[in-house]
Amino acid sequence: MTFALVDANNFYVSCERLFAPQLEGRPVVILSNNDGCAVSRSAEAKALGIGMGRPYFQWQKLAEQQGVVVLSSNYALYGELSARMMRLLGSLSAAQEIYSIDESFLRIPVQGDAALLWGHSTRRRIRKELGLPVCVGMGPSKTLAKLCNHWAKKGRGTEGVCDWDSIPATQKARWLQKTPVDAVWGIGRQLGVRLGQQQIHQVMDLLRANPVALRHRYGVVLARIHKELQGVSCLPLEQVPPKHRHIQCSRSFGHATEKLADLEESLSVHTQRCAAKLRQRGQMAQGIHIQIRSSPHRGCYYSGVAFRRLARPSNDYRELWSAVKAALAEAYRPGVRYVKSGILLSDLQDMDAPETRSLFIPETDAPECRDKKQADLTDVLSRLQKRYGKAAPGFGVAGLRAPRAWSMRTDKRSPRYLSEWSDIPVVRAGYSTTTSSAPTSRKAASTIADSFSSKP
DNA sequence: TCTGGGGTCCTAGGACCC
DNA sequence: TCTGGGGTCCTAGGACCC
Repeated sequence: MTFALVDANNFYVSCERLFAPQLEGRPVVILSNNDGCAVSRSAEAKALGIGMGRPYFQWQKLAEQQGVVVLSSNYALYGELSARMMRLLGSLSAAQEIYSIDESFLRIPVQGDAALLWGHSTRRRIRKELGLPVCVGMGPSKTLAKLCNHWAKKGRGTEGVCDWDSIPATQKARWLQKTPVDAVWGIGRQLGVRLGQQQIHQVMDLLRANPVALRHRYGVVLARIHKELQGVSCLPLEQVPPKHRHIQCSRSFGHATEKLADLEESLSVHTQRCAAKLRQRGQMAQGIHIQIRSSPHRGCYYSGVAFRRLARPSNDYRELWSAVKAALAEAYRPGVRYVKSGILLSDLQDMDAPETRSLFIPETDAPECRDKKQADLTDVLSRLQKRYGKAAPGFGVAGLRAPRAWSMRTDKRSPRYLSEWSDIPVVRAGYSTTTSSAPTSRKAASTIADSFSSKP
């Protein structure tokens, strides 16, 4: 039995290129929310030295000089393409774990040469049917499949597919000696530094290290990674995603603000998103944490946090909101330039879980006696939100669409080709624009039309 | 001027139990 | 006068992932 890891190459960039083929071969970078940092880079952009997670303002000049195409992230587009890729992968394997928006662990019932064949044919199908470039790594454990995926992306002669058991011994030794230890899944920067202090620099050093000493010095996580690297599978395929234990909604502001009213508005939006997520997942929350903070990159950093526990679990906006508002009053300090607010819900439980009644809450307040009108209102609002998305009515100030001080900046976003009727590409003559200038939906749609116009 | 968002897991330390 | 041993649970903080 073999684990496979299929991972899209610079996924967000590849999604954008699918609808804008003129971006092929050009340096492209996708920015995080608020146009803050680089989160996806084409090979050409990586070659220019634009690092993952680097703030935009630090390389903006370089980008302008080098003609880098810079886009805001378009999650509606990436989410839809991800769903299509996952469906296709599910149909090509015995079992599937969707690990992130652009990668999937799979169990495949073949080994050796047959595994390599499977890898190449899967890669071709995704390219042909979805237009997305992917790499395939395979091995007897998830960690080795991950490592092979890394080699499939970097190694010469792999053609995007690498299987642990099929790598010739000398080649394998060379790669293990060349690959830094923090390229291994689960070993980040800190652990990499600590391992370096013990003269463990490359993956080969780690493989040869004493497992007892590793366990003692670095804990169970590294001990498990070590086992996995030796081909002993310790991490099962998680076909059914475990229920979430927290729900989080937070956003940085487009501009800093000192006003309590701005914080209230943004937190009200987060509360509604949290409530919607809860209902979507069939859950209720009892613990509510809020955070408001200034920029950690400036002097006088302030982070205000506060916690409230509801008398009973809820997913009703108004119950959550009254707790959030009280928490905000506690966390707020005047005169601070706030740049971010957020909510974290904890103590989640299923809606259909039997409720432990409180001795101190009157029977008339039990769920079956709760105000029927309130339940009806929530129900209608969720249905409207499901149908109309962001345009649906909401509570209080949160539903207003006019940009506020705290609204995000996303002025470089491409059209939502796959989820908005108005953004579907149409063929119209007479436009020509570059995608690096901020495209409105229409303009960019026409750009795309230009690039497709030779194929009616 | 300008630095994302949403998760999980592990560990250490303290409070508490009998 | 003298006060052990073996647990659980919770929380905060840190590290990791994409």
